[in-house]
Amino acid sequence: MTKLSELPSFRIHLSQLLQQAALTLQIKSTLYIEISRTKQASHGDYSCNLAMQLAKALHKSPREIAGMLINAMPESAYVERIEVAGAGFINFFIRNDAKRIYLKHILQSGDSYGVSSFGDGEKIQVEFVSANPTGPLHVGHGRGAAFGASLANVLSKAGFSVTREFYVNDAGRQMDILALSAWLRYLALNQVSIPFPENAYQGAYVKDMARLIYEAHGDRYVHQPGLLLDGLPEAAHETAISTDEQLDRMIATAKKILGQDYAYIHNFVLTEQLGDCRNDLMEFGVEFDVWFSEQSLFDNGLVARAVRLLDEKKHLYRQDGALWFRSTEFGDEKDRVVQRENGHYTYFASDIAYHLNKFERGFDRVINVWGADHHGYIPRIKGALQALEQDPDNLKIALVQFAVLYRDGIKAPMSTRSGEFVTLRELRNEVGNDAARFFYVMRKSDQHLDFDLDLAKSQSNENPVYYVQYAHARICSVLAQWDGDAAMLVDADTGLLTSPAELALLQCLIDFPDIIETAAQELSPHVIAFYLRELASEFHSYYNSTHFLVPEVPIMEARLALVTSIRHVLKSGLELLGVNAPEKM
RNA sequence: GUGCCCGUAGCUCAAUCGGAUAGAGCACCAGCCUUCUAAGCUGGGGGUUACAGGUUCGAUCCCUGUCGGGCACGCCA
Repeated sequence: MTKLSELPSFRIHLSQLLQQAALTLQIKSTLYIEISRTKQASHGDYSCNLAMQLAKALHKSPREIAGMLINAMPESAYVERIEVAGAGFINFFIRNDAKRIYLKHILQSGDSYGVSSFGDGEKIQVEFVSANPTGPLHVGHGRGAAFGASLANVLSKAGFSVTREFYVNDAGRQMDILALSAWLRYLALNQVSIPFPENAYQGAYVKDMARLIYEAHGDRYVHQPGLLLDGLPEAAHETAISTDEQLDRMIATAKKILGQDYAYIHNFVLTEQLGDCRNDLMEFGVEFDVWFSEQSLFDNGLVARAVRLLDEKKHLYRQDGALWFRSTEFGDEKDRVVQRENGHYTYFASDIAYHLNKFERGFDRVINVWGADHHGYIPRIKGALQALEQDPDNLKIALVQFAVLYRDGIKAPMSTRSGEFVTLRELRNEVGNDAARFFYVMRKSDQHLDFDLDLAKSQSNENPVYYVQYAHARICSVLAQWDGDAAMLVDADTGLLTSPAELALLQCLIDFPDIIETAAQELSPHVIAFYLRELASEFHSYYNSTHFLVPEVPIMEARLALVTSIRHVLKSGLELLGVNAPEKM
């Protein structure tokens, strides 16, 4: 049995041939020899632009250099012929029987085909979603979830050791607002009427949580809410106090009134929302290895430690009573506060501690999937890492543009606070998990995504995901009707596959590992989605032009070997995107 | 106002980090089911890559400017 490692990677092989040639010709160059796939069959299978890049340094024409390189190249069992074309491209034509070796490999390795050692076991963390647990996930979070999960899968398949992490913002003001909101709704259930602030959480889920508390504990948490009103100005318009400040005062008063019981309410709403979030994501096929608590950073003294470390390295100064980090020295637009005048650490401070902690946990590389609206935050967090003597280049930020939701051709409102948004759950129920996962990663992540709800809902059958799934189901159907032993196909005479369609499909299958590598390198799972459409398209075309279950057994087996290989690749590709590969549709 | 991102077919988006004749889907038009699933296939029209310069063998990609759009600019998280 042949091992996977013996598979000829044509790209690596060709680049080695060129390297040999350059050595023979005594060409000294640090140029990276890039082998790329061609777009046209007349240009062969792979091409290289090395000759053109060398032209200037060598004072020769690109075509001349290309000819020299070709002559100096060692013989190869895989290469049928090499041509100079155009301005000086070196085009490689791979022998068909060399390509056919792949079929046997794919059939032997099955769904694990495409696994590579590209990542070399490097420890890499992907942190994504990390939504405030203050309400249901909405369609914007859905994109980050689909992107992050697919990216993590791709990296894993490409040979990285991946940890999926969710950062739980359980320590901030937003959580306090949620706790207050739930308590106020709870008081209302106890016939204690206090005006509900506009900037508190309005969603129905808050009332649901209040009811749960009420049903379990009756009036136990009512206490003396009158104080809540006493602590407030009778009418906001009489003072210059902002509604935000008003809310903060209500929170402070609530904490005072409730005492120990505040922790119960706070913890209850956090647990509820986090549990809901986890369920939602699990149903979406998105799972995490680590749920990292922001509060734990405070509890373990890591925030204070991070600030102290910055201070020891003389990157902090005090001004207007607050403690500032000199982020301007690291390329930021302005310095940033890490500890406020009132002694509280800022979110930035805990974020510094968090990111330092990531690297101290031993990750070689860290990828943060952020909403694009956070782009201004990048310089300061990288600056802080640099100040703490970590290499900021080991932190990659993958910015995901928000999905803009359209309903009836109009931009739909998306405010969590007001409760007017389309939840991820709603979307999943409407269009299905598969369509949602695929749709989310069909586009490059840093492009805006126009999510037309009406289109997604009403025309869900025309969603591109079905096209790929259909190809898989068709193959399964054919194999079921054949009713033979799939293991036998490894020995099929693949030399009988000679049509242009068959050779094109073969090449498409050979590309799969390269596609995964590209997707991993560029943090772009969308190339998987595009690849799968391409492969499905080639297959559907082949299916319509060629009958598989023919009387001539050797031909039938050869075609079934090809088709079964396609099935493996479709399945593992869809798996990367978290999409099912149904056997029937 | 300052900074970052974006502008590609009627619409939604690609284009292997500077490569060869810029590609798909949707929509539109014309065909294909007595045969392994028509959620499919075949063919067709569609473009001065916002605009104007520049860099070089070669530009959708890099530089400058203009126009248009998005986002960010707190001792919020």
